[in-house]
This record gives sequence, C-alpha cells and structure tokens, in this order.
Amino acid sequence: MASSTEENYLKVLFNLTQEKTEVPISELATHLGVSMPTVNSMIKNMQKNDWVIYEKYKPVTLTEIGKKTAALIVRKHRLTEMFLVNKMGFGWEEVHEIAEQIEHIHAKKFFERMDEMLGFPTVDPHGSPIPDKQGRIQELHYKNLSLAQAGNQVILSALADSSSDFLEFLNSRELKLGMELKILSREPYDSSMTVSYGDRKSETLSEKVCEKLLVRLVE
Amino acid sequence: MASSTEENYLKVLFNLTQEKTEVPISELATHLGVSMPTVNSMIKNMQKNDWVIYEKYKPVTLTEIGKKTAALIVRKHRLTEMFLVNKMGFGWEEVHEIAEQIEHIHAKKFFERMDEMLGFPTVDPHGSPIPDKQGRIQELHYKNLSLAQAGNQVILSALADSSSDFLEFLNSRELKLGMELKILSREPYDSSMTVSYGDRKSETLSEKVCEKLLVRLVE
DNA sequence: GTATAAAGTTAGAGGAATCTAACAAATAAA
DNA sequence: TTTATTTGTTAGATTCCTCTAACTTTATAC
Ligand SMILES: [Mn+2]
Ligand SMILES: [Mn+2]
Ligand SMILES: [Mn+2]
Ligand SMILES: [Mn+2]
Repeated sequence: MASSTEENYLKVLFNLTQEKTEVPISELATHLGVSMPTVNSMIKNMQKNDWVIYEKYKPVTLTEIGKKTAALIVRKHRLTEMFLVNKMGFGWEEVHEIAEQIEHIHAKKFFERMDEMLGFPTVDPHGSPIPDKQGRIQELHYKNLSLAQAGNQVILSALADSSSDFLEFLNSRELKLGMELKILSREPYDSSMTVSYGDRKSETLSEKVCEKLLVRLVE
Repeated sequence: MASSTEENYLKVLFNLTQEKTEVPISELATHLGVSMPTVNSMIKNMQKNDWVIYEKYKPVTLTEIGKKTAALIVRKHRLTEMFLVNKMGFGWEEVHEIAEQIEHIHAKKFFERMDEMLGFPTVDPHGSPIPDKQGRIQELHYKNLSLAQAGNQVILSALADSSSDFLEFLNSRELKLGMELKILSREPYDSSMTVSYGDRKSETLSEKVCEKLLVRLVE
C-alpha cells in the first residue's frame, strides 16, 4: 500500500510520462517541490516496491504495476474534481487543490458512489480523461488550437494547462469546454488568433493561450 | 496547524471529555491504539502548542483552544457523515470509517458547501450534535431508554454507541432515529424491555441495547 | 502498613520523509 | 579535447511518530 507521499510521486510520474516515458530526477524534484537527494532516496524505495525501474544516473520509468497504481490515483483525483463541479457547485478553477487531498482517501465505495452519481464520466472538468477501474486511460487525440487554420470550426475539448490562473482567464472570456469556436484569422507576426464563439463576435487570443487550448475539428 | 495525528489525539480527548473532564494517559493509549510512551511524548508536544494541560503523573485536560480545535474536527467528521448518508446514499453503519479520513481534509469551502447542501444540520446520522463554526456544541439532554417506565412513549433520538455492529443490529430490527416507541413492559430480572414501534407490535430489547438508545419522552 | 499491581515515565532506537554540504558523473561549451 | 556546467549521488543530520525495555510513582489489596 502506497503512502500519500508515494502516491504523489506516482501521480507526478504518471503525468510526466504521458509524453516521454522516462523522467529525470531533477524534473521530479521540481514538480514535487522537494530536493533531488529526497527524490533519489524515495525512488530507491519505490524501486523495491516494483513501482519504478531505476538505475544510477539514469532517468526513472514506471513499471506496469506502477502505471496502474498511478492511474487509479489519477482516477480518484479526476472523479473528485468532476464531483465537486457537477454535484457540489464548485468552479473548475477551485477543485484541483481539494482533489489533491481527497485523492488519498482509502475508501473504494466513496469513489464508486461518486462515479455512479456522475453517470460514469470519462473526462474531468478540464477535459482530461478519467482512467477506468482497471487503470486504463483512453488516448484523446485533440489538436492544439494554435495549429488550426483560419476558417476552421473547432470545439473546445480540453486544456493543456489547468492552473487556476489560466482557468480564471478563461472564465473572464466566458470560454467553456464544449463551445464551438470559429477561427477568423491568424496573425503571422505573433501567432495570435482572432476567433468568435457564443455571443463574442471577435476575441483575440495570444499564442500562449492558443497552445493551451485543445480542440476537435468540426467534421 | 495540527497534523492528522494530533487531530486524532484532540478528537479522542474531546470525545472522552464529554463525561469527565480529565483523561488518563492509559485511556488515550487504548482509544488511539498506540502505546503509553507514545501518548506521553505526544501529550508533551500538545502541551507546548497549548492544546492540553498536563502535569507528570496527572490525567490530561483540554485547554479552551484545544477544545475549540477539537470541536471543529468533530464538526467536519459529523458533517461528512451527514453528507455521506443524506447526499450520497450511504447507510449510517458505513460512514464512520470514511469520515475518519475526510475529517482531516484542509478545505474550508468543501465543508461549508456540505453544510449548505444539507441545510445546516445540527445533528449527525447517529443523533450526535454537530458543533457550530465557532466550535460550540449544544448539550442534548436525552434519557437512556433503560431508565424509561412501562407505559412511556418515547422518540428514539440518538445513540450512545455508533459502532457498525450496533448499527447493523438496529437495521435488522428496523430501528431508525425519530421513531416513536411505546414501552410495553420491563422485565425486572434482566432489565430487558418489550417495546412496540412502526409495524412491530412487540420487540424485546436487552438491557445492553437499551443502554445504548437515547430517547426523548413524548410530552 | 507493607506488598503487589497498575499506571506512568525515561531512555534508547527505528522508519519515513525531508534537508544541506560535499563529491562524482554526465553533458555542453569553448 | 579540455573545461565548465548541469545533473545526480552520498553522507550525515533533523523532525515526526512510533516502539520495547527498564524504571518509578501511584493506587489497590491484604
Ligand atoms: Mn487536477
Ligand atoms: Mn496529492
Ligand atoms: Mn463517526
Ligand atoms: Mn481521523
């Protein structure tokens, strides 16, 4: 049974291995907010528990067991976020910190009941996929908005950044998941985009913002 | 800020000081499932934090600060139990273990939202009072069913034991809080009582059970 | 009122998770 | 290809929470 600390290490590893499979110690240290020696010694324990593959001076890899264990924590995290938003009326910018704590609760039934009440959701309030009970996660092949062309119609489907700062920015522009955006133009100089959606006839979004918006093309 | 461990010590102290104000180290040890030396050293820390009054070889007393801190944890525990039963469909026998973990979550808003959704309840699913936001707890002056007389009409209002074993026993007899019971007779030999309630015309309850049922007399 | 038992304390140790300081290896730059 | 920088490791210490063994104080029994 993983401690809360180990669960946090597993979760960070899981999130960082969605792109490349290997994670350097330094990256774990920054993401977890602890020193490198701390990570070094923790990773040695986790290796004994068969959660990671590790060799001196080499980056860390999750084992299959580790991947599944991690996915089940991410599942609890994302189910919780969904529950807080859909059943308790929280804003999507408020839930991450709370879920960060509730994900460590050991009470299968509690999360099963959430899942039921929510109608077995497959994505969280930020559009990230919720791993299933077996720890399998579906690959969502969204496109970066910054890669869309003028004239395209897209549906805002997920976010590449779920920080409250970014979520509050999206709130201020009334941008929500599921919305249809029309790309009016793309400024070649700074890669900003002008789009329309909902009641907003023309909004300009910086490259930085567009890179964080994941979309699906309409047909 | 109290650690989860300290919070558990405070909560046990709070519960044990509802009767007598002083708690011996040995009692804390058994209720917390740790050794006496562990309690001894922990109590010394808690004394430095001004949560308890303690002198060598003397039993432990909560300070006003300690009492309030403890009450606010009990508040979180009982609000959670109420939420699990009334909003998530759990049975009253299932919720204590889950609440034991959730009570340590640091997210004011989370419990405030629960409180709102529940309509600001004053008692938990077992009839125990929920301390208010200031940590004040109301004294409920219920009577022990074992002290009732034949002929009395009473309302089952709270429980002196919330163990799942006892709650499952009550489930098997269809006994719920708020029910009106008529005391038909009282057997002098073993202090058992025969009562009627709901559809049940005649049920005999042992002294052990009656002592755990807290009731309010009907006028 | 002494002897026995129960309750409480001290001393010393260990595991988990963390740190800083010092050193070593790997990588990038000159 | 040396040198400098970045990354990673080791050693040693700290805090928190826990234990067992040994001892002391207080309470109970005779
Ligand atoms: Mn999150
Ligand atoms: Mn966490
Ligand atoms: Mn409880
Ligand atoms: Mn607890």
